[in-house]
Amino acid sequence: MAAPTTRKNTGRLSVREQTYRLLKKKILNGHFPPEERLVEESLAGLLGVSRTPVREALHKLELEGLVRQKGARGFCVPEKTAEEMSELFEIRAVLEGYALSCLCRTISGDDVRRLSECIARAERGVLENKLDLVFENNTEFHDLIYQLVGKKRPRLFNLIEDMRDYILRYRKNTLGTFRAAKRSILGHKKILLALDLKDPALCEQVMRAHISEAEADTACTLSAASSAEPQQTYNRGEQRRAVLPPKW
Amino acid sequence: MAAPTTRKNTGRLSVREQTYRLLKKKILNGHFPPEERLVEESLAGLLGVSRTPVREALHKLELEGLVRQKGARGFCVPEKTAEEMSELFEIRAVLEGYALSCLCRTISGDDVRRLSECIARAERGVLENKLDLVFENNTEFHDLIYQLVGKKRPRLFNLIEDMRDYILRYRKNTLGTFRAAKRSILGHKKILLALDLKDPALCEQVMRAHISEAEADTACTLSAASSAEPQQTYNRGEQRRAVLPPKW
DNA sequence: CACGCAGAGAATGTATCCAAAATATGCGGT
DNA sequence: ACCGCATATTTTGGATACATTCTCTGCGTG
Repeated sequence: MAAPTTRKNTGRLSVREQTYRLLKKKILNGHFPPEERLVEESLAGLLGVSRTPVREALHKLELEGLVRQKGARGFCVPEKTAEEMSELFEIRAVLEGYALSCLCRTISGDDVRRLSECIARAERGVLENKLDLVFENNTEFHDLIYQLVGKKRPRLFNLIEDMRDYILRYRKNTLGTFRAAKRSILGHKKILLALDLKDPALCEQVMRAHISEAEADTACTLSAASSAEPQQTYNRGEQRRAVLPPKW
Repeated sequence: MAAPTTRKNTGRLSVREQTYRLLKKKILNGHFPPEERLVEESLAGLLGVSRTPVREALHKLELEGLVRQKGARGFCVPEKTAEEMSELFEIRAVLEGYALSCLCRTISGDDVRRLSECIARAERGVLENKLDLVFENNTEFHDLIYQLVGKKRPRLFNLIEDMRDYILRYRKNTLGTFRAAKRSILGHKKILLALDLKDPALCEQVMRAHISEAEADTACTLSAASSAEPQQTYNRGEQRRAVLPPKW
């Protein structure tokens, strides 16, 4: 019972929600070694809360497939597998491809322009050898798209967000190589073209191809990045930070 | 505290799991009027459990979008909307279309034969004017397909199952009209043909069209089927029954 | 030496308890 | 008579306590 009973939640979120998000983030970041038992009480102690929010979080995460029951007792983070990674990318490709095809019917010229500006800035980043600028604008490109999709199709939007989250577990949070950066920009250009042509089928095809490329650029990380870090203590303040945005 | 403290779970499932499933089933069946406050203690009393499993169930259901927070206090089942129904069908069409396209690369002649037998039996049902026979075999047709998909793609399979569940809320659990039955069988024939041709693109197209038809056949129910039933008492035994299988 | 059973310990499942927050209610003032 | 503030009630949030079950270990026996 590290935390006092009476506490105005650090900001505005319930302890339950904070616990859920933090645990999810930690899992996605690979802070828990796969197959290792996640003991409610230890986690509770680690987070400075009681077992109750931890349990609720674990059960919600089970629903999402981020933890699974270990035998009859307790939970653990499942092993990373190439099959699961591949499946997640596949699903994501399908969903985002469809989302783009929906978007192309309704997108405004204004939005197209903003997207193309993102691409231009990213290209400038390549020329000036600033990979972080590329990364930043690639992210903005996608955020813009999903923002537009989310307006009319909240369910689809949520599903896509979930998939992007789950993939984080398999993916380093960087743009990777210079070559990948250029390939990504080229993909974005094709996406913009398909959007501008208002061709739904082309949109699907182009987006799927783009995500397949992303998958290929990610594949290598699986064997390299082992997950264990000593899961040391962390302060409550960190809980406020959201999961880092996805990136290509 | 209706239930005694010591109880071997009616069968093998935890009370938590039973509560979650039963609540979900009741929501999908429309037993709770939309926008009506779901009070934890009332539900707990209704189910003969304590508040704890009810709370966990409600929060899991929130994650799935089956309940939402009512203001700052408590949950309610969200209103049915044509937009949501449409979106659910769309997502389902996309996912199942993709699943079928995956399946067509690996399906065995044996499985194709079994599928075609389902169709044959359903057609016999039409000729003999036995709609339940049609219904039964249509269901088996789909179950067979998803069983095959689930083997290699558990995530995709779960997603599809979820979508089918969510759609139950909008759909009467019958085959509807005679005309719809015939149309459904025709759709299945096309699906089988696409599978047999091992044409992924055709598979996607055909499955999407099939589900669109299902959506069209469902659309009318929205305004007609009001959800309220007096949510009367139910015995524990009912909890063991799974959500009714989907149907076309 | 190995296998199995029994008991102890540890971790989860469930219920209850206490506190906080919001809404409803009632009283008083203008 | 109406509006506003204060209080009471209801309901959720979070923690703890208790019962249950699973596992691990150690001892005894074959």
